Amino acid sequence: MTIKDVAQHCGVSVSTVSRVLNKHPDVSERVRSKVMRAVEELHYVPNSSARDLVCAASDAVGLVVRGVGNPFFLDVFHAVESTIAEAGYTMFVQNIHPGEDELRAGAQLVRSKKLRGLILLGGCFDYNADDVALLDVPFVCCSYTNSFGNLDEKAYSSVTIDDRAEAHRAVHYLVKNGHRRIAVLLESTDDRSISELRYMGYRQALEENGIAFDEALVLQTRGYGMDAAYDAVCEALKKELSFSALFCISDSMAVAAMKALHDAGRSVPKDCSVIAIDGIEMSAYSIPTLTTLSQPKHEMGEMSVRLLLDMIEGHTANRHVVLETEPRRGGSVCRICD
Amino acid sequence: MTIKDVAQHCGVSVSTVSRVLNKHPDVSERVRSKVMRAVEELHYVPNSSARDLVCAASDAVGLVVRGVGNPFFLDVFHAVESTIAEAGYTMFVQNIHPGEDELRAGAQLVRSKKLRGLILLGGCFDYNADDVALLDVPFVCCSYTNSFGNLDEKAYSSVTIDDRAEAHRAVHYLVKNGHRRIAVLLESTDDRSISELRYMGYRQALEENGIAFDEALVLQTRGYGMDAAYDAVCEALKKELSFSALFCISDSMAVAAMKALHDAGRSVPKDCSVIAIDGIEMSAYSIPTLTTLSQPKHEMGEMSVRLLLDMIEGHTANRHVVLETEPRRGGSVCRICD
DNA sequence: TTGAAAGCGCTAACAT
DNA sequence: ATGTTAGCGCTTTCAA
Repeated sequence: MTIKDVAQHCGVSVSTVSRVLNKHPDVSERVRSKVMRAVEELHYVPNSSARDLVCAASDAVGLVVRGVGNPFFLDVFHAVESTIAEAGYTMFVQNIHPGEDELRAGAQLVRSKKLRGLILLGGCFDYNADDVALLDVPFVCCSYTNSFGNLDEKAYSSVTIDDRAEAHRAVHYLVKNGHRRIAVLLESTDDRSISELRYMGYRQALEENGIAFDEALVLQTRGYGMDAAYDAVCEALKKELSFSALFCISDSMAVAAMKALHDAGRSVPKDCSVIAIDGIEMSAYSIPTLTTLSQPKHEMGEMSVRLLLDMIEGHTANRHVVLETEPRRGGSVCRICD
Repeated sequence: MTIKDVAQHCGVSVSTVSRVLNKHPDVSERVRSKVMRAVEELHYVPNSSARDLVCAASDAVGLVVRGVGNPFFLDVFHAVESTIAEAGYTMFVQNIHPGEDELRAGAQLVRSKKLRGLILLGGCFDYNADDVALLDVPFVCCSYTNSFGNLDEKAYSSVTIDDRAEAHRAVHYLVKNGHRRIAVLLESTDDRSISELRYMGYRQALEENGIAFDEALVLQTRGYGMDAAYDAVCEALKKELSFSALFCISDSMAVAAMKALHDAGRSVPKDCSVIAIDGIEMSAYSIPTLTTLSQPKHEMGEMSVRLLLDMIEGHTANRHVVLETEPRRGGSVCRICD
């Protein structure tokens, strides 16, 4: 069932059918309705591959997400989506797995949909020049930047928070509240990614406050999931590890950590304070509400789109924007006096 | 940058490049490596639209999800994904918005990617024959079925739980624990969808147990979100509405409800028991752990794929599978003695 | 082992 | 207002 079948069915040419389908103005009402009826009757559905192939560059941009389902990404995603729509552009989304190559996926999307630009939501922190050469349109890295690579700053745009500084801020907040035995919950101290960056902030905050680093207080999980976080905290508690506060590299891990503390008979925040970075919806409904540094998710999405469209429309240069988190004071941190 | 450019760059024909790219056996090693090098150097990325257009029907099936980010769908999604991969098929995913037409979206996907079948994850409960005529491949509705439409059972497959019966079961469980003043938290009593079905189960359970229905105990929210659920419960509590138990149509709404109860000074389950249906990850980490009827998410995904592949490969008929939930005993329900 | 050429379904000039 | 036709980038016969 192709456009040709529809044309034959109506006794018109394929271009006429195409015109009707694309709402071109100069088609007689008689023909238009005849075609529409045929389309209905025959249950004709256009082949978008064929359409994409022939169409000139559209006003479309792409979004490659490394794991929708990540609640943090989801919020940014929605912001990107609505901002793009407001600007009169359309958007194509592609979800990829951790482990998949977001640049290659993006490049394919750009090629097949003739996109004008690309936003990458969650990706590697260590690109090099060859990796990004695949992309022949402007692109912006949203929520991450090239912290561990050697990519030229002028070759890409990014919108992030300063992960290291924000982690520092979170830990510093605990110190200001009298905590000295501060544990950290993370996936890895050297993943060349967000975990490592936030760990660096943790270390720095300890150092600046004259707190000796204790390896035992680094609670390493086997993944970013809640289950892994829960297990890691349980294990630490079983070992009678003593700490008065816990800095978690993500909200969801913090929620699981609070549950683990609770299940072990420790009250949050009385027996142990908990702080994190992210500010996802779920942690606003935990008991107690999680104290966290909330990422400006909406702003990040919006800003990413703005940078991209500026480049597309104004041919401006690549830029790097660093946003700040917004502290959300929950009930999971309390003052300690010793 | 097309296959033609690569061909010219190497001084070979496009068909040779195509062969190399598609790993055809009969290409000389010399030419193969020459082409590969050119592909690298030129950063050539194939245009998948062009490829899809020309390729014959693949071993690919589609998955249309109404809102990834819905944590329930996310789990099913993963199950579908891995099952399809195991079977040696590939999968194309398309996320759509509530409000968008999943059948049309599915039909387009099928057309452009030449899919062999389709799985719809979350869709309307009231199709009619004309709607599904767009689809010329077998399809299975996952997590919903045609409860409110007049579609012929033989025209489609489905994998679901019995929403009405499970809601009945949840409420009945509360009754068995001594509760009589049981409120329900839902989005709508007549949305021709999941909310309505679960509401029917609630009503039925009350009736069967000789409990008079009290309209005041129907807590209606302005949406499926946690914020809406929180607000609705807060409002009910402000009105001094008295109930000893609350049945929520979803886990996420239940978590928000527990928070609202907590913030109003009511202890769960001592002052109010809470039960729900879904069994998402988050509610396992709430305090207390939510008591819920957990949907067999993995099984649902797996079964959907199995039904689909059976139809594709064995040309078997459409089937309808109803699975049962698995009660997850948390700490949010307690016995009442009065 | 390689190249030439047809054609997938569609849109957009260009004719009429 | 409508039809004819030339590709879009690719795979795949068919010949050489």
